[in-house]
Amino acid sequence: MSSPITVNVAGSERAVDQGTTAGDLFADDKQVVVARVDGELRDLAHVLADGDVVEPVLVSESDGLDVLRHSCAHVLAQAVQQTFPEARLGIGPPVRDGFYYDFDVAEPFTPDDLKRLERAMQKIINTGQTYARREVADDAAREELADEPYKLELIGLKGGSADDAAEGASVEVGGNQLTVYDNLDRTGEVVWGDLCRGPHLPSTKIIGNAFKLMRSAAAYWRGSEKNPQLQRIYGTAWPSKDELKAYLDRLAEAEKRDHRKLGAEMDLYSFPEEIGAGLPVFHPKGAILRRTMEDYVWQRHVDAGFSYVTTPHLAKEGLFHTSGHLPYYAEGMMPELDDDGQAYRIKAMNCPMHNLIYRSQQRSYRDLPLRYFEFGTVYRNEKSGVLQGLTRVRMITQDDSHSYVTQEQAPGEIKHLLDFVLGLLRDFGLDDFYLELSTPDWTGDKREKFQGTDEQWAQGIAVLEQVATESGLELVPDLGGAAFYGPKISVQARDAIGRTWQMSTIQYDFNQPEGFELEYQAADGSRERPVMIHSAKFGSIERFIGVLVEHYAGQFPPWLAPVQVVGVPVAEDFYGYLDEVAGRLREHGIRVEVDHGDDRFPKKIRNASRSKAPFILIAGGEDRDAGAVSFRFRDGSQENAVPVDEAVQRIVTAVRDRVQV
RNA sequence: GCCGCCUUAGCUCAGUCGGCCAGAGCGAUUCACUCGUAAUGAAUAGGUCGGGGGUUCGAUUCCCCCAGGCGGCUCCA
Repeated sequence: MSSPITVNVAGSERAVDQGTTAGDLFADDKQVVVARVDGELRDLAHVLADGDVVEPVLVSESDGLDVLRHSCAHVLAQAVQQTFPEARLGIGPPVRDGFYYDFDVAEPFTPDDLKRLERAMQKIINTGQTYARREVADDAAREELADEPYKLELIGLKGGSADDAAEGASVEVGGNQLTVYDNLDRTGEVVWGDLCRGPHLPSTKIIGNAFKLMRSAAAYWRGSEKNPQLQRIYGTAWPSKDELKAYLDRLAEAEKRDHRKLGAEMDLYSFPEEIGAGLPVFHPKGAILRRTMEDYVWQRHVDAGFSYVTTPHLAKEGLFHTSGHLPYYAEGMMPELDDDGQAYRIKAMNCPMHNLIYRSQQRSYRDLPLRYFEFGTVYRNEKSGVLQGLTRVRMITQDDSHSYVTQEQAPGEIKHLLDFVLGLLRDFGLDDFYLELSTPDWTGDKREKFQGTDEQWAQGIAVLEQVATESGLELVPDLGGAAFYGPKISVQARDAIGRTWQMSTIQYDFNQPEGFELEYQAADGSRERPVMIHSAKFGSIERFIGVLVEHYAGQFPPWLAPVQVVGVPVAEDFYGYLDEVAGRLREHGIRVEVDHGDDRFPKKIRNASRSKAPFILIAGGEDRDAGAVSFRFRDGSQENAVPVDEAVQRIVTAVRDRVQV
């Protein structure tokens, strides 16, 4: 008889027999898939020691979902090696909403392969394999994994920070003790094993049928393009079939909102192949949307103390040497244009031009803060594989501003900018934000990318961090994301279906003022160097339009809608009457179209509804006799016999107040 | 830039295991219908099957190159 030990379970002391496992404590709750023992995630088979603090981890919580997905990745790997015995294993971590596993195989996986693998996985899951943890010495592991070159490489890297080895590698070889997880069938026989840190589900049964393989794609081993490409299979797994279905529904909803699709349907913009990849044209309806946005943003900038400027699209190459952009980012810029031996570049950024405006006259401390902004269209030579709709293009129109301030003014200016951009984003219907603080990564050979002294960087980061913290918004670090000339804050906005988009950036720059020898005369007569603060509010107008299309699913609030009112006469007799109403609206600047086509009335209603216009105005005999119109709204509801004066007023007010309807 | 998949009418997509005039729906045009809240009917037009090269008696179909798109990786001042 063993003597009892005492463990702390979810806050209360309990005496249990020696040899008790974490799973024994929570045996009656099927939702518990692993345990947290003294803060570390452990298998339910983990044997407890005297004094352990044990908490249950549910499959529905973040850690539990990760374990579920990671265990599912193991099932995938087992299925792959079963189906393709030559496949060598990479890594297989959980990721947002799912997992992946990388394999070295001779032939890339086909969609049919994925179906076969899914069936093989289901078989494995149904047999209810268990995951058995086994500690192995390094040498023993090397022997056991002699046929797994990638695993061997990871073993060699263990001990240091495994996340340096590859993102996700820590699930394989975190910590100092190597472990292998053996999959056992019902009889206890080992059917498969994988080097893995764990922990895992007690049984594959828990995965059930709530998983799905999503796609396969190539991925560089350990994330470096210098390494060979492995074939990555992405999958998803959920605690229940219902949750899997809900996830797939979310993906379908996102696909319905895809701005590439809606943009074509709504005739907003296109990407003619003849112009070139990543170069959009805006059709009349897209252009009016864009112009409405720009007009509003222009006015807000002026109200907030910015001075509007414009600058050319080309400059002699020397300018970008002065700014420091060349040669560091020559690859990201379009190749040089030769004009009789004089090299020109299409600009990839506006700041050098603004610096020249600053430098056009002697500046005084009394002039500061000096704020320039423009809608500056820049061109970037993006690698061909990265372009994507409007969110990643070669033509980027930035609502770009540069504030020139004294060092002392910098915190106040950054706060001013942050308040300004958040207010602007809210006006466009985005109101759920968090911030990212991008700092340089000094490790390896990256130090030289970031120009300036350690003191300058430290100061810039401190100022940004202080303002970001004071904003009260969540602040996420982004190591290595800084520009070469300084650190930045970026505003991440969540859209209507919970996706986040990087929007505004605010960058602290001490380099370019030096490069351009910018100065101002201080009160004591000395010459001082200003700090410049870059800020793009939408990042890129093109991209922001794409984000708004998806956020609103094309159903823009009236002030932004390309067509704000569609008039639908009940019959030809009422064309004239409805045209008069439309005329009244146009006098107020309302964008209105009346359907004069020869479709029948229900068809016109259908077309008007599908156009996503915020207001449909209908007029027939009853309306005309009463001097009224009828509204039909996006949700299909209607309101009849609204006097024309009132109808006009309602529409004008909705547009003016920028409300959604 | 790398890997895989894709490109047929304005749009969405059939189709051809290499062979007679390449199809449908929507959209467009024309005619008839003039209708009270999501599809009236009929007719007509519209395609060098993304571009170039090759194999073949014959290529939209097979092969190669290029462009563009999609999904990832890498990158993102």
